Amino acid sequence: MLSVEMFPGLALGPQRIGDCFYREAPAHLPLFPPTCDVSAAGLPPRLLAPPPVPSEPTSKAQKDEVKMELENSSLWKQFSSVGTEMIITKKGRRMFPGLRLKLSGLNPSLRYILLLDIVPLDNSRYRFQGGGWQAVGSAEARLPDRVFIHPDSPATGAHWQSRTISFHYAKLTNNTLDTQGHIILHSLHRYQPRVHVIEARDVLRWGGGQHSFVFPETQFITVTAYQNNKITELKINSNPFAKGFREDGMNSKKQRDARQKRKIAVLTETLDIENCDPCDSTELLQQPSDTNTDLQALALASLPPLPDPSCGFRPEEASYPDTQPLDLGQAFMASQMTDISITMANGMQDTAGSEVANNMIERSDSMAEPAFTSSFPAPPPSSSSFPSAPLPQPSSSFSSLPSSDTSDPQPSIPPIDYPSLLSSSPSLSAAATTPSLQQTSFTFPTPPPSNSSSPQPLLPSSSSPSSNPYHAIPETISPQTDASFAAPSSTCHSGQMSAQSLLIQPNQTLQQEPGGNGSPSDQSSANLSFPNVSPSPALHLQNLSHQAQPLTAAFPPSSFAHPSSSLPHPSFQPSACLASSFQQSAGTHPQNLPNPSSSSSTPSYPPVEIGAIPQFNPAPPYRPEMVLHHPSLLPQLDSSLPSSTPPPSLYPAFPSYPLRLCQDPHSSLSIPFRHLYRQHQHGHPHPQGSYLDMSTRAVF
DNA sequence: TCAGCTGACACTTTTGAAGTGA
DNA sequence: ATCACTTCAAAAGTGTCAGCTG
Repeated sequence: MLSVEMFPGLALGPQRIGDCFYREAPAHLPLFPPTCDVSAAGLPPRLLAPPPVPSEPTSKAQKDEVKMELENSSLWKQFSSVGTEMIITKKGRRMFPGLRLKLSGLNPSLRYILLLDIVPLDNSRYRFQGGGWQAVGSAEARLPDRVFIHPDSPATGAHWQSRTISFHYAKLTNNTLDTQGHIILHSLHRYQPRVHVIEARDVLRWGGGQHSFVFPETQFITVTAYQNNKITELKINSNPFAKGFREDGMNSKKQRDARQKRKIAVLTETLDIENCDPCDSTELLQQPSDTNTDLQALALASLPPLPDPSCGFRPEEASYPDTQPLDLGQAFMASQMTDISITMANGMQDTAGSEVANNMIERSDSMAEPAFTSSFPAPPPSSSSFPSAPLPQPSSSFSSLPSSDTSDPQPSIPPIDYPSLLSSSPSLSAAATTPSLQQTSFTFPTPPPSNSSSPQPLLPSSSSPSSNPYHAIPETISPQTDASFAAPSSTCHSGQMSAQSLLIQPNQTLQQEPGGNGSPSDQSSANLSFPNVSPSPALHLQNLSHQAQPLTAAFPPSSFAHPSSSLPHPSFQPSACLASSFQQSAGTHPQNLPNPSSSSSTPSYPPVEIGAIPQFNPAPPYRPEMVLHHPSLLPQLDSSLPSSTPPPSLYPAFPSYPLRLCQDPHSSLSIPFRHLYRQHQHGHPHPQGSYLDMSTRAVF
């Protein structure tokens, strides 16, 4: 099956390094230098050179230009300076801040898929102690990795570059049995989000380019409840949904206290009424004072409805403190008055619009936190923050993920060393310590209403080579397939239609094992699940399945097992086993064969694509086999790294976590894509996109 | 005993359907 | 009939808190 492995920055292959060092970046926008430089220094010369891609010169050039910028970098830095915490819940919680990115350097006419994955930064578990985060033990075994596919994917470079790319729909969960396709993480562990840009010829094939980006300031520690008050304040003041918790909000501490008092007051009043409801009657008040109180008391005890002889509330009899009722009432009134005053004041000051921004500014000012200043890299003196992550240069614009390099020169702050993801150099060395086999599942949410124009149609239209041939097709192709993917093991045999059919890489080259750490356990197989895209009338599942079938035949059963050779990250090497089949298929359907060498260089798509979808064109379906031969793919990232010569790192290396799209040779491609449509078929629409767990089960 | 997790809560924002008018 | 705009209710996203669990 198609496999894609993503390794931490450290594990980046030559091309990554090339991206890091050779892609020109504006002088004012330094790339993430520290780490890159450091790593570079320690890397063998050959790694520093741009990846030789003779067959795809243009592709390389293009690759070098690809740049990603973290648009809300300043916000991230504010959090990072304090020690970013991300709430994870059973049902899934969005990240805040979210990843807002700007992409440039893409070929406007080529299609790309954007992926988000989150990898552990180290093998430690943390605890918030003494105002800071301390490593208190070893990390829990890694859970199956999942990758969030941006809802707009695949879309043209023009699409991605014309707007801010947001991954705010991605959710984090600590539910290891999550069936929603959310990214599963362990609480109290440190993670680093990564964004991958993958060129895709169409939904069925990988393109030739791939780029990974890491923004150190986006590192975070997962929690089920905020530990650091500063983080809480920042979140409340930055997140619109938490506006109610601001001082001027209706859910502020003050208001909550007021409500609490109100409740108590109401309860008290209720009790009061219950105890002396009839007290309204003046007659009761006029009752003879000499009434036998003992009898009354007895009567009250036995008959609650009976009016209290005293016809009044007796504090001493109430369940509340003696003076509570009165005090509560006064306090309530006082709080209300105060609230009203505050509200009025705020209302006068409040101006529509920039509310959040203003709040942020206010917060920053009020907090007077050094960390909030522009000197982001400098960790706040405050002990409350967890080890500051290696901070990038002020600029958040990065080229492709630098490989190992990532060690951040900046000194980590006690109490714990804050290993930078980037720093983990081919730390793959650490990979050996990876707890368990990793599986990465791609979740392809149904595209939520995009703030921007709808994603480019996946399939090119045959009408014009330059223009998108597929625009006639509904916004998203919904290859609704139901193929279920068996969780790929190290051998990469997932039963379902794999991502392979979705993302095929022509001429994928076999991945090389990264330097020495590769233990089979490190391997992670990624399952690519495609969301159910809105059912596209034009799309025929049958076709898809048909297209996939050839692939099945092409895959020898176990040949795809990730070589667990000495290499740390056995990689999937389809070419060897599939070459023959590929050639055959190519001969059969020449038009469908992508030209690897020209893939990235030419803006146009292979003329055949539309034909791949019968509905649109009777032309022969695309032949997935080709993908396997595609040279450049995520998996290659680490392959070239020398196993024996990891770059020096200022931080402890952590295991590399490969992301792998794996097509199981055993998978029955006859049922490809079937699960992709399962959602609609089963009527489980997901508000923000449907998720499909490629590993073993269809989500939704 | 306590750290960590869970679910309910109240609030806010977002989303989409329904209604209205040009 | 179509389109643009407004209104409204439901859904979803927040942090907080009390209670539960191991």
